[in-house]
Amino acid sequence: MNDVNQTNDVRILEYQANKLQELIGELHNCCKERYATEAKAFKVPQAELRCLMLFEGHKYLTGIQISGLLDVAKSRATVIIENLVKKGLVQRSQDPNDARVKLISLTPVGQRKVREIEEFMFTLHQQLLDHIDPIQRTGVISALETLRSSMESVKAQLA
Amino acid sequence: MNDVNQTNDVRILEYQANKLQELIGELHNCCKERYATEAKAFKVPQAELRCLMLFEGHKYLTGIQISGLLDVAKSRATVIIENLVKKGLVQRSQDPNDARVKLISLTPVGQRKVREIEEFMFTLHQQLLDHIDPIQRTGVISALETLRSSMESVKAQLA
DNA sequence: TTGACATCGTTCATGATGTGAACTATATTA
DNA sequence: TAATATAGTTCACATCATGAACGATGTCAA
Repeated sequence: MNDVNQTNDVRILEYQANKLQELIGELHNCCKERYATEAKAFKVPQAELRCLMLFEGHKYLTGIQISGLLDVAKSRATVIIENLVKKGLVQRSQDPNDARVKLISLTPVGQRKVREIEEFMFTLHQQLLDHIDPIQRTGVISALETLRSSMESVKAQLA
Repeated sequence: MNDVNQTNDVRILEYQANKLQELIGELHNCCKERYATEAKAFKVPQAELRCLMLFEGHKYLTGIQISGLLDVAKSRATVIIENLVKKGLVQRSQDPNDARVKLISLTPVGQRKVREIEEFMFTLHQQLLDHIDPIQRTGVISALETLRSSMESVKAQLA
């Protein structure tokens, strides 16, 4: 009986691991698609869009900060910023305290764009919520939190 | 009192939508990172790795099938396949029934690689499961299923 | 104070990921 | 058999990203 239960447990674990893999993969794909659609809709490449969204709660960001927040090389940040400047969405200015650093900030046009995108994203996630039974909502959110911390543990373990 | 409750409800909805956005974003980033690590570990670019994994349960795939499954243009599939052929992981052969189509299949080396990757991914997701309290596991999985179907509904609604 | 070292941003070479149009060679079908 | 559709390739182009080298500053210790 104990043996049977153990075999059963292993099977369940296997099933759950595979299910997890499948579900996470699908969620990831869904997001990828969503980001691509979003970028197209707002006529800004994904990397530039991500950069714009960093200015929520920041008036100025430096190149290094942007490359850190976007998790890309600073050479990449330079290019992204350059493209946003060309589009008139952000502007560069000198840091009065340090001649090496350039302060990047949103132009009025950039601010408007950020607000539009924020609104779009918020609406989208509200719609997502709308499609979830109200009773399940907190459960889904706490499950995601559980999953997140579990993913972080695994990541920390690997590193 | 009713007014107070309604305001409260709106606040909760807002909070939940933002939380959902944050959590989904983090999960997505985590996956992105994981795929990148995986590709580096197995010394195969991500796109090629994804292509290899398509052969689970398929002896042969055509270029069109691959481009469909990977959700990329067929020109992209051609290049991915070409690179995998160069690396000796897959091989091309003629379809005896249709001279236009080429049947792609794993070489023995490719099969070994796929098994290795499968094993790695399975282990990873088991570790993920290990970090989740057994009592919560089914809850997390069903929450992900709920989320997935909700995402699909939203996607369908937009299109 | 000055010399060694660190930091910020830029440029460049390189590679991965991906699309769409044009093209060749085969099917299919009216 | 002529028009049309399909499979795969090639090419031009765009996006995303890294790492090395470099110039201009800033910092700090001898």
